[in-house]
Order: sequence, then C-alpha cells, then structure tokens
Amino acid sequence: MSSAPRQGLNPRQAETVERLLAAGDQELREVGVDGLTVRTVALRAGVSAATAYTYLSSKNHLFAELFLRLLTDTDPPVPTGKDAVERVQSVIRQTMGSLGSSPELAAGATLALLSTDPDVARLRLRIGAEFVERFRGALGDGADPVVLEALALTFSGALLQAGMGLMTYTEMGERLDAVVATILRGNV
Amino acid sequence: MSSAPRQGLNPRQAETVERLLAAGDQELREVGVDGLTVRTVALRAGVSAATAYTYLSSKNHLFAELFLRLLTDTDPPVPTGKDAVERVQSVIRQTMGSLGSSPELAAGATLALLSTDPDVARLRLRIGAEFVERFRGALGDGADPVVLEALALTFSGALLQAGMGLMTYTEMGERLDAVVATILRGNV
DNA sequence: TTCTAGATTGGACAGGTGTCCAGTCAGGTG
DNA sequence: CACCTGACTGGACACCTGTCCAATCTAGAA
Repeated sequence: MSSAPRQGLNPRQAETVERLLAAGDQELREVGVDGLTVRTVALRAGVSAATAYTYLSSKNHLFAELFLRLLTDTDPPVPTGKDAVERVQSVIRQTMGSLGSSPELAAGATLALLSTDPDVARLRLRIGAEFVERFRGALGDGADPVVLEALALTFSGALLQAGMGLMTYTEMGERLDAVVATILRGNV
Repeated sequence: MSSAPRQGLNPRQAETVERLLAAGDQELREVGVDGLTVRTVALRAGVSAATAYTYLSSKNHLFAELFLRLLTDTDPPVPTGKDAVERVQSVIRQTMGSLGSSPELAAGATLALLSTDPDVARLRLRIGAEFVERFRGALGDGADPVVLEALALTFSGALLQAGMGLMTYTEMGERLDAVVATILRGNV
C-alpha cells in the first residue's frame, strides 16, 4: 500500500483507510475472496466495523480500490518491440504478469468491478481508462478508436476468463499474443 | 418457459422446476436483480424455500438457467449477408437483440455466470459454446480458431459492458459492427 | 383400498451484509 | 488547561443466503 488517491481526508482518516486497505490485502491473500468479510478486515485493521463502512461502501468497493492500487502502484508497462503488434503484446503480457502476482485480488476485483455500487462504478471507469491508455501508449497517439475498443473489449473478456480460473493470468497473457496479432492484422 | 433441459426428473419434479423458473422470470422483471430473493421466487411459485433449494443450488444458478433458456428458446440467429463480416455482424445483432428483450435477465445472468458454483460453471460452458457455435455458423467451418477466440472474448466483454447499463444491448450490437469489421479485416 | 417411496414442508440455524445511533475518545484551538 | 469537534466504537437491527431435518403429504404399486 502506498499511493493515496483518496480526496478530502485528513491525516488521521487517511491513516485509517490505509490500514483498512492493507488489512484487506493481507486478508485476501490468507483466506481468499470468499473467506474475507468486512468485519474480519476491520478487526485486522484494528478498527470497528462501523468505521470500515464509513470508508468502504461495500466489500466490492474494497476489492475495486485494492485493484486500482495494484495497477497504479506497479511501474507502468513499457511497450517494447519493433512494431505495433509486438508493442501491444508486450504491454498485455506485462499487465497480465502483474495481475498474476496477486491472482486472488485480480479475480476478486474483476467480479467486484461489475457491482452497481456507485463507488465501484467510479473506480471501474478509472480502471477501464487505465487499460485503454496502456493500449494507446503501445499503438501511438493516432490509434484507431475502433481498434482500441476491440482491444479493450477483448482484454476485459480475457480478464474474466482468467479470473474464473481456467488458466493463469500469465498463460492468458501468452494466449492473447495470437489474438492481438489477429485483431491488429490489416489494422496496423 | 418451455424447453426442459433437466435430466432425471420425474414429471412432478419437472413441473416444480418449471414453476420455479417461470416465477423467477416474472420476479426478475418486476423487482429486478437486486430485489429478487430465492424465497420470494419460491413463494411466487407456490413452493417452499427448501424445495427451491432442492432444484436450484443458488440464486446465480437460477439466473444462469433462465439465461440459457432465453438463448435456446429463441430461434437461433440466421447469418445473412454477402461476406463473413456481414454474416457475423448479423448474428451478433440478432443475439444482442434477443438479449435486449430481457435486459434485467441478461444483465443479472451475465454476473451470475461468473459464480464459482459448480452448477453455474456447467451452464457457463454450455452458454459459451453456444456463442462460439453461432460465430462458427457465420464464418463457416474452416474458421480460424484464433479469430473465433477473438470474437468470443470481445463478445463476452461486450455483454458485460451492456450489462452494466452504459448502453442498451441493441446499441451494443450496433457498436460491435465496427469492431467486428476491424477484427475480421485481414482475417477473412 | 392400503402401502410406501419419494416429494414437499416449515421452521430453525449459522453466518454474512449494510445501516444506524447514542456514547466515548483524542488532538488542535483558544 | 479546559474545551469542543469530528473520528471512532459497540452493539442492535433488518434482511439475505444456504443448510438441515423431522414431519407430512401424494401418487402409483400391490
């Protein structure tokens, strides 16, 4: 836990939020998505359940917040390779790789992000935008918006697939190599 | 409600399941995904909660079952158009169109299908296969498996997007026209 | 018609979610 | 140093999910 994207919190509140998020992260690794309850997270953070709910509107909100941090606390992926295809592939592999380092979180958050909770909806937009930016970074600024949309939809589908455990995030990243090559063929 | 894909049920049980599914469908339309509870569905079906849980392992299972029926009770889409692109586009628009006739169900089921419940996992595979078959029907039997995978991932991403209410299923269907054209370009 | 296997019931149970509120505590201000 | 505002607490609340089981129906076999 490091970056603190929360607005309008005084130092004491910020500290509480940090403790909650750190506890959530720990708890998630130890007991998994299903075993985690808001109250055990609060307990681990040394805070009452009521306090947890002042900062986290739901369990889904907790997951979404952790996921955003997982994405933004990691170094942003660097597109490498000689053409657009290789650059997009490298970005996707790097992104999948960092998600693969916290598979429980990634899987839990993927589901959580689908919640109708307004706090989650906000984060969902932020996260979606982050992915699109990564693809734009790989394709360059003149990127065809339709290509970006195709990549974004494909990627979200892939996230789900991986989240359901049929294959690891890393494996999915490799599998997407062929898919990306196909999508970009004729659209460089 | 009509088709009865359940195995090994005697007529009495089949009747009970039918009533439950019909009640679930109704309830979903009236109170929405969040308002629906297994017990109100059971009540509406004139059956006890215990009985409902005998046939439906969870609320997610109910949604998944209803979604499969929504897909398979409708006439299968007929690919029309002079080339592969148009044929795939037409299949997607028809599919999105029939989902659009029950948006609450489609949205609820899209989420439900992500559950780890084994009964849901079975239905998820069936449903995923159904979509792939539809694309294969549009592309012809020699279809490149990678293209099929790209379409499937994109389509599942699109279902989620539509399920989250940013646009209707019909609008998403139209929007996918451009995406499909882009994906297939160079891959006819 | 009587029997009986199997479907159904009601109601309790353990556990989770998210909400609420009166009361307590702590740190910066005057 | 006493004060007061805002963060935090604890515990109750309503409601949901899924599970369980002894008791009760019910339709077809004998």
